[in-house]
Amino acid sequence: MPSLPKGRQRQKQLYDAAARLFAAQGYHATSLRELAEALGLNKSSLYHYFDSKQELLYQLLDDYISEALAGIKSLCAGPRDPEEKLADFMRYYTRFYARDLDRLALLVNEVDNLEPRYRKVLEKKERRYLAALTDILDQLREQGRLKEVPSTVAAFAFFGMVHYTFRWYRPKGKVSPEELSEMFWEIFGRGVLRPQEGA
Amino acid sequence: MPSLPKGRQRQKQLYDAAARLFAAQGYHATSLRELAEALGLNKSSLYHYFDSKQELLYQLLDDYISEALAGIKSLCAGPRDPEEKLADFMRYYTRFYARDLDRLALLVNEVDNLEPRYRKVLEKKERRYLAALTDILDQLREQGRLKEVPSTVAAFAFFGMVHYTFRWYRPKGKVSPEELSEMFWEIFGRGVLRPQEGA
DNA sequence: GTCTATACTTTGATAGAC
DNA sequence: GTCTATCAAAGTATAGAC
Repeated sequence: MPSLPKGRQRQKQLYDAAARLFAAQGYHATSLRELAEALGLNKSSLYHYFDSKQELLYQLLDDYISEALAGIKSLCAGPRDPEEKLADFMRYYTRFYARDLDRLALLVNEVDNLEPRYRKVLEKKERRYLAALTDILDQLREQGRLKEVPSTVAAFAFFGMVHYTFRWYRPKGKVSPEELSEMFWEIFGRGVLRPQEGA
Repeated sequence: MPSLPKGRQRQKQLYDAAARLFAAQGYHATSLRELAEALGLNKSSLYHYFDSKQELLYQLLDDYISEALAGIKSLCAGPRDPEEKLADFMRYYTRFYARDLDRLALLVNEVDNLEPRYRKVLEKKERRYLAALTDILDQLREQGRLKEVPSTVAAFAFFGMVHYTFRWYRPKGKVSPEELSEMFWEIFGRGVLRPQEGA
């Protein structure tokens, strides 16, 4: 653990508290007064750390999305078997978000609350998630190993599964993030039904 | 089309406009002034139709959820084959929301913005969705036709797929709600991968 | 880096005339 | 059923002392 300089430490506390409050109550439903109280600060003092509430939200979201994207990039490189890539992608993606549901809730719910100039930057990065996944699916399709379902539908079906976890899943519960990621991969790849003899 | 009495017509217009605005911008980001303008009304006039903004949101959500629940109930009754029930449930559920994404966006995003006394009522009804689906899954499990995945995980994986559609799916696009419902059923039941000879 | 004080805007909501 | 007028509260943000 490299210890942060004191100024940065405070900033990290602030970001963490903001993420927690925004995730639990929503961006608009959380006032800066509330955030300041959570930190034991006066509300005016917050403006030492950011220029506006909008910019604060943007900083949070951009950090998260960039981190996830960096992890995905390395998975997709190289000429490995596409089914292995797909499995890795889905396991990584599921675990990444299952471990920090606050981040997930923010990314799923609050991007819309950004002004266009901020939002456009993030949406561009989100499209790179999507492209990474559809590319793998298209590789599988070329090899005749994917069913006749559009790649975008399949990709969004998966993103839906994962992005919805913040509404019900709890990483400390009976199912660990690792187990969850295996279950999602099994469901997405082979379905929940046990193959029947006669079929 | 039975024509509504004039008072009720106005009320329906108001509900529709509110649903559209809340879905597009979010509950907190939409002011009553904005809603009044969309209807060509003075903002004070709105209070003839509801007592508070909270109550307006609650009325909208309760209408939607009750309608969906009524449809599901009839599907689940009777001693039919559980796999057929499952397919019917998923087709019905997917089409219901794929046809009206504004409703879906509201139900997924805005329930949290209700005061506890309102929210609790809706969450109770939502749990009945979930119970209806897990019951069917458990019936399949008893017959050895479901894989070793917890019913709640499977159920939420499906809800995730469907509930996320409001972020990307457009019913007027290349894939109709009917086609989408078939695709989701195929993915959820049998997966996206084509079964291989050697496996 | 944190505070006090305050400016400015918008919001949800009410009272009462027509 | 719709309007005008008005209110209190809460919101974001700024200026300037320490």
